[in-house]
Amino acid sequence: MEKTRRNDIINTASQLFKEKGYSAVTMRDLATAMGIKAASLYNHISSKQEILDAIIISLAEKFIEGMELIKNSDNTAMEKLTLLVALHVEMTLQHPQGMASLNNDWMHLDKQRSYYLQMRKNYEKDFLDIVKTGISQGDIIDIKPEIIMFSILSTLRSLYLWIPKKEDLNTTDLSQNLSRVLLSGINK
Amino acid sequence: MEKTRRNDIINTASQLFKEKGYSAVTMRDLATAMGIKAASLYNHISSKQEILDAIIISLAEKFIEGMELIKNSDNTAMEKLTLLVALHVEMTLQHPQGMASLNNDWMHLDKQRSYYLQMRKNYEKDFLDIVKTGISQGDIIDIKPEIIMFSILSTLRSLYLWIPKKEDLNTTDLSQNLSRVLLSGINK
DNA sequence: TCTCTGTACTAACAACTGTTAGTTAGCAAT
DNA sequence: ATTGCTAACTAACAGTTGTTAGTACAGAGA
Repeated sequence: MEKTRRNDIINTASQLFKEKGYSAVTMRDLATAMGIKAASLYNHISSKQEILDAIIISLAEKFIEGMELIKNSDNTAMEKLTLLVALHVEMTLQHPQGMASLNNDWMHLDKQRSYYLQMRKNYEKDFLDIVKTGISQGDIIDIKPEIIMFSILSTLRSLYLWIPKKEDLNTTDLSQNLSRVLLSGINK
Repeated sequence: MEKTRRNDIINTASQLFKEKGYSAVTMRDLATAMGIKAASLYNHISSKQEILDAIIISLAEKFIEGMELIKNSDNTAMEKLTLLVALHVEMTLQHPQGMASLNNDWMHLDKQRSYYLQMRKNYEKDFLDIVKTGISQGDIIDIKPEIIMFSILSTLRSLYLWIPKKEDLNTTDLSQNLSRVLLSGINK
């Protein structure tokens, strides 16, 4: 992503959206954070809505791409789940603020809302299929696959809340530990 | 909770807050959902802020009570974790909408904000202590306890997003399946 | 019958919202 | 030197926000 004024604004907005949510952040808040006046923002973006669209849609598309690669790869179901953990960890480390909007502010999308929801639906379908494959091949316990997916995905989607606090963890370590906990459980 | 007009309002507000978040719900939205005018709300509540306070604080206090009981009980760490899973499942089934505010709108608390944060901090400390005990007693794998807690707690805190969609699950079933997945892992 | 209580209404407020119009200044390229 | 682009500004708009004041009415208890 090029270093433009527009991207500065979007990044600053991401931070504010993470702290207070899209609706509670005003264009004047955003302008103040940028050190300029609200009207000046409109030299670079055309609406508040557009900022949210830019944040959420680009992230969602990256997840779709990641999923595409993983699901078409030549791996077992369990290996694919491990790769999905890594995908979420990397995405969260690279876009910690944007992940908050993706999780909490998608309902404030307007024209892009249905596109987002379609992507989300597809992602969860692919995820579920991987779990189901794992079950039918005997690698994963035979519990309702929705519960298994929900359990893993909830943790992965909440990563943005925890990762910024823990700077003593590198990507690989976190990925490995998380995979271990999520996939193999916590009991000896 | 008695069936009063005030509680009607708070319950309706919970639903709206879940759908759009506290900031995006106006008093006129809430009034329309109640079938009255915005000004009429003020016969029963004194401010929008008060509604959020009522929703979040009462839930947070219930969690503190639940944790108090569990941590002081005569159980192993793993048993305590199972009880915590059950606590979250029950709370989410009883207050599905309120859980959304508890998770997403606590930052819009005003005077009660620090009280809430203190409760949250205490809850997580107790949770972490249970995990640490499990590790030192050899029942839980020796991974950073923060990661273990984060993983379990993220799933439990996201329950409100999934439970309303799944009416084919009773409390006990869900509790048991979740405990199994969260504590023993998903692989055979 | 009178009064109190609960619950609703209309009208209005001051502040805040996203956004537009019109302008200005610096800087790079022609 | 002139042009055009980038990025900032002030001023203002129409609509929305939470909230208050004042009023009305129906039912319950005295």
